[in-house]
Amino acid sequence: MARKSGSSSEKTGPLVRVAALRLFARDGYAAVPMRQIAAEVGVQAGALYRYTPDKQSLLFELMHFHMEELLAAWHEVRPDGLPLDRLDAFVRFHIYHHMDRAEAVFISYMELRNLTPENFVVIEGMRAEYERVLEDILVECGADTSDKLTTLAVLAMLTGVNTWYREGGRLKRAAIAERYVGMVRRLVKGSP
Amino acid sequence: MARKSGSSSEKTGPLVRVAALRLFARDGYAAVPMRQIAAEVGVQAGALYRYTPDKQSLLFELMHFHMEELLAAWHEVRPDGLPLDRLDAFVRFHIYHHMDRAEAVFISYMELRNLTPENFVVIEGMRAEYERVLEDILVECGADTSDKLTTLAVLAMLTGVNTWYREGGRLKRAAIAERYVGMVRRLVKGSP
DNA sequence: GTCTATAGACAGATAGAC
DNA sequence: GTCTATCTGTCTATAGAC
Repeated sequence: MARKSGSSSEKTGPLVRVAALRLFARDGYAAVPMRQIAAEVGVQAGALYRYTPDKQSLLFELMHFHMEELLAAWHEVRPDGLPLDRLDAFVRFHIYHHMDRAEAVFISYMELRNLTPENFVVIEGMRAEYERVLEDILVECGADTSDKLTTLAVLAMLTGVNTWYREGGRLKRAAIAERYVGMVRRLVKGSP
Repeated sequence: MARKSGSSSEKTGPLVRVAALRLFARDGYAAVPMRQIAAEVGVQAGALYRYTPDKQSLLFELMHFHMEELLAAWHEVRPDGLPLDRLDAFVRFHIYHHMDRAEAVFISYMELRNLTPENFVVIEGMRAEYERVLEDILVECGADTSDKLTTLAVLAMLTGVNTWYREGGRLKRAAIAERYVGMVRRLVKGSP
């Protein structure tokens, strides 16, 4: 604890990212001025550039962190057992993980086109890696994986939860997850 | 045909909408300057304001036209027959209709937050009307419609096609549609 | 009906004081 | 580490010539 305690440098950085996450999700990257992020944090616009080289880097950092966290969280959970049980586990994992990160999820697929080409390929690669997690499970379940169609259909269905789910709604998290488990099971079964 | 033939006023208006549709879909509403739309059409920026009062109206008009066309097209097709056959027909209708209008579909759910509040409620109402089309069919199919969850899951799955489908791809349109018909049938059956 | 020119607001990013 | 001040560029929208 040799650090000076009066400094707020270790607080402002994270606050900038939290504010940017919230505002980018609500209004869209292109529509949010740096000045607005600064106001949310409680500093002037110039101060932001101590914590990010530019606006683009701020967006990329948010998306990159989200994808890394997603892949790491799955790696942690990675279930054993029968293929169909692992499919159930994936559905629950995906839904819970995304429910807890509505803003980051929203940004990560709405703001893809606002990434520079170099940043885009990085995020797109991580997205493909996550898709393959599900695809591998579907293969072992004996689903039709002659193409990526089943994988993409299931992922679109699951991620769609984010467009309407709000905390404190009528349906409990677990009830929603179990309904999706059932739908995905039926969708996959007998498909080949 | 008493009109003067030298006038291009009947051409430029549609060209503006076509250009805006293309550019909004590719780069996002907030990221596209009016000057760029003008350049695409082949006129100067000031000339655009003969065809739209402002940029917001241009976005609203595109989305409103898309939703009206969607509802009108379904009204035209509205199939008879057994509930499950009508479900199949809805799946085919949705997929074909959306494949033919990738840009308008993309805009209509990506740019919702760039509408003014008054314009938003209009589009949101039309979207709800379309959702009810599917919900009514699902009710008659005996699916679990105690909540909107099945409806939203199916719609998310179907609309997700637009994120990866490109004309001239490996899979033919009909092959894709029939695969989705199968998935939706299985997903729905035995769910209550 | 389209042009040029511009008003007026606001953007991202930087410099230098404290 | 944050401030104020500002550079430089771009934006939407309008005015008036042709």
